[in-house]
Amino acid sequence: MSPPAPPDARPLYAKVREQLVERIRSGVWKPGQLIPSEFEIAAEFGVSQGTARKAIGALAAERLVMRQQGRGTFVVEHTPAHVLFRFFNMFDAAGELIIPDSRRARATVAPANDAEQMALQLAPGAEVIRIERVRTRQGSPFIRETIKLPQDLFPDLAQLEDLPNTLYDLFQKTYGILLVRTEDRLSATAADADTAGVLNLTPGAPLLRIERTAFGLGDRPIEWRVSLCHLQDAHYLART
Amino acid sequence: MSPPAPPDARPLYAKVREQLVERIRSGVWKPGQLIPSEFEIAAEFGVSQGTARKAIGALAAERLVMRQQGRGTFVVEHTPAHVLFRFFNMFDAAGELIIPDSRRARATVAPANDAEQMALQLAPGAEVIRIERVRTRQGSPFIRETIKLPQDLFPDLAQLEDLPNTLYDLFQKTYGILLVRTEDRLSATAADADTAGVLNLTPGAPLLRIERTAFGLGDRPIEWRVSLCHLQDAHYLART
DNA sequence: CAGTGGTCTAGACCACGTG
DNA sequence: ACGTGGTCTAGACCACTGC
Repeated sequence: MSPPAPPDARPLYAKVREQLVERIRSGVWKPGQLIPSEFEIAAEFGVSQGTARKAIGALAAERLVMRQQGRGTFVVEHTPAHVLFRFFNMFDAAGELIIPDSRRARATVAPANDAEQMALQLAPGAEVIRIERVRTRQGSPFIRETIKLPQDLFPDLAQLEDLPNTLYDLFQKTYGILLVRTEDRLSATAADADTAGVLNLTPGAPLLRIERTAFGLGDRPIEWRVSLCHLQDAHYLART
Repeated sequence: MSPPAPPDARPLYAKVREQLVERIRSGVWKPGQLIPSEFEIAAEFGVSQGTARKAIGALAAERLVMRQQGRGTFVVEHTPAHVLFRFFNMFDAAGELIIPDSRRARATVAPANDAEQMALQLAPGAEVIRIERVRTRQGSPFIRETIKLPQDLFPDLAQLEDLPNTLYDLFQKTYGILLVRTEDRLSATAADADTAGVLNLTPGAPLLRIERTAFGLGDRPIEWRVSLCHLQDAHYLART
């Protein structure tokens, strides 16, 4: 007698979660902003407080929001300090987070080549922004990296005079693009003559190569980055 | 008038969780075994089904158990395939998991040196098992590694004739030690003459160096491992 | 003190896997 | 058909924050 299962068989809390994600994505709720309480969200969507709680809990697990007992729930804000802590996984021998500086950033725009089109899942003919920069640690260069971004998501970024040291907070604050996940592929490589010159090394010196793809909401690839790192007494930390 | 907060102010579900962890640690519940249902656990501890559910959910989040709708909840079983999938993070250019072989394993027992004592948090004078081995990929050597274990946790392991390719399932099945977390510190280094000979390389070739600490229940360090990897067209994958 | 997230309960029904 | 985990509700109280 019962009708066939309706096509939208997902749990209620998942649908509520999706609506909340959309509010963050679209900027209705801005970085750092207090969102409504569990009871208000429950009332608005016509669900119980427990279901609203589970939806918000899912957002917290994805680190799209931060909950604070007694205060409320806030949209995550990618400040430079937060971005370094969460996405920059380099530590020195004492286990302290390395704070890099950025130098000589240069941005250009060009049609994507095959590798870029593949990595960023772009349509044929789409343009990319290419950024080359050197990062320094206590004044001396230790990372050379190239960053590729889909041009359409970051209008006029290539025209900026000075790119900030941490890009991900710029992505969120200026372009409304929130990164949620990264995949880093690590290997070792020998410094070529050019890189050796930039990093002040002898050619052939071993470098840690990190190829990163960073994903935004909906698992869309946002950034493709290749970093060549000379880590004197330091390391990349991968947990779990 | 109300008495000061009792010293055991932890949530109920956390106390239940702890008791469940103890059953796994002590071997009352064995690898792969079906544990009681939520209702049975709730009844046994005198809590509601929701609280038992939250305790079991915490175990599932730590990957100590696996839940299967309609079947039940099972203690995680570290089979070789599971161990590779969860703890071996090497992938080839096509994104396929690399399946390594193991060769020439050699185990010895000795008093811990300072580095080993520090890394494994051992008491002064404690002994360690040292394992040296070479791992091969399609027949050719590509990883040389040394593994250190606290001797008291693994009685007679050093006397085993043949060590298996994957050690972590041996840890769980034979010694009742379940690994829950790893920390990998990655850097690049140049092959010394000895390592170059073992891995069939020219001295100075760049190698990926992975220093791993693996932790068991209660966050006790169980294993300290240094791997030197020659990853031809392959990489170590770190997510998030 | 009011308001928030965090815990806990009791009960209902659903979706899934097995016998 | 049965038992499991998964979802959902309604209501209560606790712990923390800020006024």
